[in-house]
Amino acid sequence: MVSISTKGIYGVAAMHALYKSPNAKLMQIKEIAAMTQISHGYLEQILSSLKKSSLVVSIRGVNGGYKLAHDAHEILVLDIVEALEGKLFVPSENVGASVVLDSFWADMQEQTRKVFSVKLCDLDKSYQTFFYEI
Amino acid sequence: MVSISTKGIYGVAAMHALYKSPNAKLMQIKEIAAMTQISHGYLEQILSSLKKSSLVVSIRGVNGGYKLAHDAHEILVLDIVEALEGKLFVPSENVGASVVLDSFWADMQEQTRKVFSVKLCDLDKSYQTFFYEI
DNA sequence: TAATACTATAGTAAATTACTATGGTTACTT
DNA sequence: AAGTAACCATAGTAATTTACTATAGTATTA
Repeated sequence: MVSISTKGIYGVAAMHALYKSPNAKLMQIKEIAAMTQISHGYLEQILSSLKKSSLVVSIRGVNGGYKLAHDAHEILVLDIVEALEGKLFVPSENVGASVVLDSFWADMQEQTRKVFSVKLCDLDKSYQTFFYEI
Repeated sequence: MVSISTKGIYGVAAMHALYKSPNAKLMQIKEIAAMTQISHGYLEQILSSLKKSSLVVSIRGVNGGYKLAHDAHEILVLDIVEALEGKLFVPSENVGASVVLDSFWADMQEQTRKVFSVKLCDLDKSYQTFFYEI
């Protein structure tokens, strides 16, 4: 089954929570955890990966927490997912020996990555669309 | 890591071989296996699944083999992949509780499935494009 | 300096993947 | 009518991945 793992979904949920934080206020892990229903420990790991990829910044100590490292219009869902799961949709090497199929899969990969190139600030829009179109 | 499994890639390769068979001649498993480098036993399983999904038809006995069940312009890569791996990119249920994110992922799924809705007869075109555009 | 935050690493049960192996059953050809 | 070569079905398995939990820190600040 082709699917994105929960880790990527969690990551997007966490980033979305940070994006929605009023006045871009720092959010503590336990706040994000409560909001997203992700366990504290697992969320720690996820945020750590996101930090390594420079998607969030953290501040230590009492009243510390996390916030987005960049503006939400500079962050793509693709960045978040790839920070947590590696490059999206890598076609396996050495499968078959057809140049035609190789280009085909490379093309699919590129297009799939385009689909995931949604800006964090536009993430709510599919809900809006969904809402108004019916 | 998000990726399509080799099973789906093999399935597309096998279907492509059948599509390319001169005069839509029946192809035996061992011919397809030789062409695609897939092991005989595994290919049997894959073709069996494709048959169950009515993507190929088989003829038994000496000089038997497989051929496409429909015209190549009626078969989508999505059909092949989903026959072998289940529905593409199912967003996990119960992850988070946000209606906004639910619609977002549903939207992503729909768009990803669109990317994979390439007709078998158009599969070579990405190679052409690739070739001419450079 | 105590408390609360972040950091790092190890471990693990369950599920999935990518097959191989085995033993059929069917049907065409001679 | 019989042998051969094809298809069909199911079971098993090693390796990998997933989705966490657990543990033991280190850093910062009220």
